[in-house]
Amino acid sequence: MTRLSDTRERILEKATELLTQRGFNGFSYRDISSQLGVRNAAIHYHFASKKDLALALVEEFHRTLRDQTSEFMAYGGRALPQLEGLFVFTERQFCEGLCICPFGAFSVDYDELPEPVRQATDRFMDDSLKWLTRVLETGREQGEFHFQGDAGQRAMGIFATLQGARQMARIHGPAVLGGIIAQIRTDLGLVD
Amino acid sequence: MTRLSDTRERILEKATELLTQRGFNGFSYRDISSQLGVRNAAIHYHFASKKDLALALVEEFHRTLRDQTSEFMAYGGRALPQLEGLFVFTERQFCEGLCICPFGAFSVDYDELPEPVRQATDRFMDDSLKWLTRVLETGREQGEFHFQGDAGQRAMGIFATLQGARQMARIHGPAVLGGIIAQIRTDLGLVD
DNA sequence: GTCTATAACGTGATAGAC
DNA sequence: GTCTATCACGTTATAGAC
Repeated sequence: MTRLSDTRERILEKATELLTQRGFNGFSYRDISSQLGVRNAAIHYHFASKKDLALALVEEFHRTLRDQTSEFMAYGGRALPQLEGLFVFTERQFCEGLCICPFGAFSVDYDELPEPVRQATDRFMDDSLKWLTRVLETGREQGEFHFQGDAGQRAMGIFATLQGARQMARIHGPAVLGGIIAQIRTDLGLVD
Repeated sequence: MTRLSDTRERILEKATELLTQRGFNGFSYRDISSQLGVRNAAIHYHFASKKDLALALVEEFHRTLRDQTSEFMAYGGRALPQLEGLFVFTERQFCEGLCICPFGAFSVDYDELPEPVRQATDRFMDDSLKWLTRVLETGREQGEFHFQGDAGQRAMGIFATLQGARQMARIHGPAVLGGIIAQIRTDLGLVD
């Protein structure tokens, strides 16, 4: 655990938590430093400006996505476990205090974000969509899923639903998330 | 137009716009005052604190909902036009610059909101859900919609999807919103 | 009801010692 | 890499004249 630049990781972790609980404009360097027991300047050493922190966060999420999807891939080409992996991942994040989707948070501040952060966000979304689209297509071909229309559209719709569900679950209670995920399953022709 | 306290209405309108474009922590009294050509203190006259402004915003949305749904009701008990009214309303708001759903914005800052605002938010969501649930139930009974499962769950899912869609449309382009709405129609057994 | 002026504070950010 | 100390600025909010 005491590897080089452990502080950097801890800052990113705390910042992720704060981002998903208050939005990007809802937390300050002071929030991070006080909760971490480091000083203001230490954060600025690792992330010169808050925009740099935003960029690092997006890139961190992208790395997580890559790890997760390659882990999902391990299920021998079957699509269903990959989709279920996404659901589990979403619910686990919610339970671990990452209330809303990080990109739900960033979407609020989108037109204030500097260009590099936007581009990183776009890359992340493209990759996510490509992955889920492929999962849906594969699953439909293999008879695991049953749905009408374009798989890419369907993937977009599922991400939108999950993002919205996470936000509504925060207001209306955790049960909402599970309920809406069950409904996505239904709409894909999966029986519970 | 020059009715008493016109300024109050203008502040609310501008605040709504800013809220849905930047989130509640993303705009200041100065943003409102400069864009409206009034002074800081004038806003404080109408809304003593920013929390009062938040509360007024939520109550304003609630009024809009009541107006809209009672307008929808005018369609002689048929459910489909009421649902289509919701879709049109959502797309029109988006096009008019109210990028994301106001409650998508508030959900980000939810645990910083003072209790009265939360309660108003809960009331709004309850009413919205009741209305859409009834529309879905009625429509299913009358053979307008075809879907499985609980209508209340389905209503929750549709709101979550619309909220997420509006946020993704902001990042990924306006076409996303229409595409996802089309998919909701499909999942309700409606043919385009 | 709106203004000017200002208070009190939190913010992101930097300089320089260690 | 982390610290102390500090800056310049934006924020919400208030007092008091008009």
